[in-house]
Amino acid sequence: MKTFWQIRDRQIKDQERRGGSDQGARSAVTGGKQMDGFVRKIIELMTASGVDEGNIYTKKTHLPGFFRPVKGWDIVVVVDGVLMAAIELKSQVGLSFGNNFNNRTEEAMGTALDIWTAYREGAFCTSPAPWLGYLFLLEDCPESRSPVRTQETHFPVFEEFRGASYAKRYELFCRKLVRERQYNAACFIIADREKSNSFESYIEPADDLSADLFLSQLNRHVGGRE
DNA sequence: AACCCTATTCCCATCGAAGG
DNA sequence: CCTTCGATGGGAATAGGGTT
Repeated sequence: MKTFWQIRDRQIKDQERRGGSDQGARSAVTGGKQMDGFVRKIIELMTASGVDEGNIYTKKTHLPGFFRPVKGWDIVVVVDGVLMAAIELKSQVGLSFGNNFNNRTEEAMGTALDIWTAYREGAFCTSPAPWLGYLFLLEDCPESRSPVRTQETHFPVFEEFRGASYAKRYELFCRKLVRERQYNAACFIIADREKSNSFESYIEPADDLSADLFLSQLNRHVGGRE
C-alpha cells in the first residue's frame, strides 16, 4: 500500500517538474506503475512457493483475444508453452466514481469474454483452461462509501444495488465475476490514503474476496507449494 | 433551480513493435 | 540506431438527463 501511494505522489511531482499538462489529478496516473508493489509481492509469493521466476512475465504479456487481436495482462505465467495464469490489477482513486465504475466493469467483463472465447477457439493450443485473477484496489473515502441512487425508469434494478455505495458496487461486481466464472478468483481491497503508513493501511471488505484466498488459490493452480 | 448520476470523450506518459 | 506508430490505462471535463 505504501508503494502505491508513494508512486502516485511521485508521478505528480515528476509532471510538475516537466511543466505538466494533465488535468486535475491525472498526472498521478498517466505514468502508470501504481500497482508495481502488488506485482512484486505476487511474484515474490509465487516464487517462494516454488514457481520458476523465469516463467512469470510482467512484460511481453500479450495474449490473443477473440474480439480483438491481443491484450497485454499485468502478470502472465507460462510454463513450457502452457498458459497457467493471467492476472489483471486495477485501482481507482478520486471523485469520478460513476463514469469510472462503468468503464472498469465494461473492461473487466469484456476482457474475460475475449480471452475465454479465444480459449474456446484454441488460441492457447494445448493449454488447459488458465487461471484468471482480478485484483481491484479502491480508495476508501466518504465518496466511495456513500450510497448511490439508482435510476429505475422502466424496470427495477436488482435488489442488491439499492442504496449500495460504489465500494459495495465494486464488491458485488468482483463477487459476481467469480460466481459467473469470468475470473477464477477476485481480490477486493479498499485503502485510505491518510492511513498509508499506518498498521491499518487497507481493508478487505469481504472474506470471499480476500488477498489470502486469492493468493492461495493462485499458488495451488500454478503448482507451487503453499 | 440545484443537485446528482451516467455516458461519452479526451487526456498523455510510457512502452514496445514496426519502419526507415 | 533512431523515429514513428499504436496500444495502454487511471482519471476528469463535459454534456445531458433525471431527481428533489
